[in-house]
Amino acid sequence: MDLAKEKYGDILVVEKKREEHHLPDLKNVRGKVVMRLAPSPSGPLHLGHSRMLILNDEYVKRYGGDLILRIEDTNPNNIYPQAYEMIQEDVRWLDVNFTKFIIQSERMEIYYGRAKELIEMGKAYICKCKVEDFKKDLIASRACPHRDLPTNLMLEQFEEIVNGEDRDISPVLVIKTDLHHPNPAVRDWIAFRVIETPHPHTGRKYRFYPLMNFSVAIDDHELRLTHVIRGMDHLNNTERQRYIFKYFRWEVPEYFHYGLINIGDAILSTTTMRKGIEAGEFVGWDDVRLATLLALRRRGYQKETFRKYWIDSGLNDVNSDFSWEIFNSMNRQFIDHGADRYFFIHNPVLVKIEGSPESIGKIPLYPNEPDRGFRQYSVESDQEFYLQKLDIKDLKKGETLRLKDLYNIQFNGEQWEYAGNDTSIRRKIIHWVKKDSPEFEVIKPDGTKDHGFIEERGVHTRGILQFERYSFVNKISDSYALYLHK
RNA sequence: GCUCCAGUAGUGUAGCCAGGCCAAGCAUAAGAGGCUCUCAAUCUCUCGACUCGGGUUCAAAUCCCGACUGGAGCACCA
Repeated sequence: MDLAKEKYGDILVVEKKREEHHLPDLKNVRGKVVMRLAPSPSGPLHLGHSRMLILNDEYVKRYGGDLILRIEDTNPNNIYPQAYEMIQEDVRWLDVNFTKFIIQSERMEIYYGRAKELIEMGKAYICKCKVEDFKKDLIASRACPHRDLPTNLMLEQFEEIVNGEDRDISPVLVIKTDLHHPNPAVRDWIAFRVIETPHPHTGRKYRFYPLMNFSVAIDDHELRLTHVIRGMDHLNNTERQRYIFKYFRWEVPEYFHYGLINIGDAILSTTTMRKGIEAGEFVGWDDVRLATLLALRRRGYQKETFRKYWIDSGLNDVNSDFSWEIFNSMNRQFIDHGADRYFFIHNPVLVKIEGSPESIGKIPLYPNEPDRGFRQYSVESDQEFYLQKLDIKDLKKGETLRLKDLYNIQFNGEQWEYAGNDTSIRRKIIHWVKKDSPEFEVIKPDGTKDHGFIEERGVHTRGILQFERYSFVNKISDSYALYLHK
């Protein structure tokens, strides 16, 4: 044994390391890395965001360097003002350490400066075409009438737009790429458009806002990003952004696009969530039906679960489905040991056990560790209990069950009778609560409620616990808990 | 329709770049059993996959081509 260890120790270590470092190495790492998290402040973060948070954080932790949290708020029509704060809290909760915090709306002058440079270089133009005409031209690989106007005129127009002097049609600034590019999505693309909506941060100071492809390209350079990892939905955007890097002769970050993960059975659209909350359909951003980090956290999902799940999913370039099954299983690993056991009877039926003696039920808080203590109840003779309808329906005459850690009962066709305390025979074990136990509710992820009774000793507990034979829950108050998972 | 990306068990992944050690590893689910006075935890076993067809090669999950299938994008969201 020892000999084997001595001889093959190195190999064993290598194997182990491979398991831990599930994520592949990044390409072209020279010293430290600079990476970024770039959410838009349309609402708090959700399950989908947690992936890019964790992945970026993992790499910065592996190589060392900076992780920049950059709020992409260049569309005032899509900003939820509280999100600036909420996002930072979400990120911190996941133990993602960002080292810099940047808000794009504070960087407008930088974008304007770069835009003017591009105009001067002949790589951008002000376009006043109607939307439909512009599209038609692009599809036909045809230059629009504004594309080759003199530089001076363009610069003048740019100033006019920025200063709000130009109110005729809604002009845009367009980046020249290649009108004959085989991919129509990459042909001349729009970098700025006019939005008159006041911005929560800058008010009416600006009206000509950059689109994501422009501000992202500029900032990725200005902040000296070395690696950008993001979803494959950005493949075309990367192509567009490369033009900016090319025109300025900037060094291009290493891009990596991972496959999209389809999270079914979850509400992720911030617009849908916000509307639902405003309409009173959801109680808030932490409504159990939403897949926000806030909601999942409140239900009892652990930050470690998010990290483990996303590391395990890796950077596969294949699109796939999110697996609640696996996610829940991982979460169970983190919570099981800390979760005391209690009885909750839902869909209750009151039954009297005829001929039952006075006894004491002593049930462990956590069966694998008796040291943690017990919940103890004394029951009367002919005691009445709440049992789950599901457990006692469809029973044949003469069948026996065992009330867990108490005694056996037998169905005689009409009523229930005491059936001794013999545990040598295996029979179905069910849980129970005494009559007069407190009422209790569990709110399930679909928003419906399971109503019933909780055992008395469980009433004042809080946090994650397991209702035996029911599920794990996060107990919020004396009267209700949120359903977590089996 | 056009551009691009990809196809490993029910699900999530490892392996592919540098072909052989892959009669394909792990997790989860399912089935059986052990332990247990929970349907949890824990332990053992079982089940189950390289999309298809060609090609290159002594050798293909891995390289090339095609088909099929799935996905992303297609312009003033990010």
